[in-house]
Amino acid sequence: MQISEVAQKFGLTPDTLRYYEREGLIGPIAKGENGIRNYTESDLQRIQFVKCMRAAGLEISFLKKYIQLFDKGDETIKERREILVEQRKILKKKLDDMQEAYDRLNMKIDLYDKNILDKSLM
Amino acid sequence: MQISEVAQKFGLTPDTLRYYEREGLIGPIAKGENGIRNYTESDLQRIQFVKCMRAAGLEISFLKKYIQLFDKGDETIKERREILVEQRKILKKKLDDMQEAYDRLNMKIDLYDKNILDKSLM
DNA sequence: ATATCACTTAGAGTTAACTTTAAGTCAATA
DNA sequence: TATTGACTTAAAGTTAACTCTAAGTGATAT
Repeated sequence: MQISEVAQKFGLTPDTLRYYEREGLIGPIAKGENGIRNYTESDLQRIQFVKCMRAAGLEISFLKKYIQLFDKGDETIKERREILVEQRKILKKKLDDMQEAYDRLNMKIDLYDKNILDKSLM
Repeated sequence: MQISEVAQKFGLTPDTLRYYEREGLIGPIAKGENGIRNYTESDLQRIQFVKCMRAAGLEISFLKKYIQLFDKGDETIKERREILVEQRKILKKKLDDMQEAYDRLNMKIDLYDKNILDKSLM
């Protein structure tokens, strides 16, 4: 599969896919005679993983590290688990923060709907 | 209350508080004879609102707009409600994305714990 | 054959949200 | 009285994550 089709599929741009590859998050993607990238099924799986984690705000630097460890093999399992746990903790905190803001927005909109607006409070 | 105490209270830096004020998210904060900011209770309430929304990733530009409308008075109620609803939608999408990544991390860590690791999958 | 189109590269530019710097004021302490 | 520490300003610098530019290649449509 060529880059623009992959980009389309995941809602990314070709630039972003090349950028992820440069950063070592995916690939290196095999290229044909013409020098054009040809994404395999396993490339797509990694992109899907990266996309999911990036959408949740996990940093490129973490993903890079994790993927490097992954590619190193079984002796990195313990370290991989540790950084996953660390990221999960960070993510949990963010989820809680966002849930709080979400609840607050909901309450606020509710007050707007019921026309009970406290002029002093945001 | 002085800037560093406020910063402390909210886990922000004085720099960030001055930055928020410059951007019109809070204040302008009243200053004493010496030119030093003195935060009132109502300033603190706004900071708390801004902090909550920023922690959830809402953009400065949105907060600025909302606060401007708020300060304009009742004729902006409808518009305010609309942008709150818009932000809620954006936030919901992010929450869902993050929940997905969180679940995935959990599953992954679980597999690490049970020593069932598929070498082909991240 | 010429134009269009998707791809390639290296490297420069952009954006949001801070964060730091430099230069200065003022009150309290050694 | 000199220094320390908290504050002030305007403006420049930083960081992450893209995003764009310029220059080029190669296959296909007119």
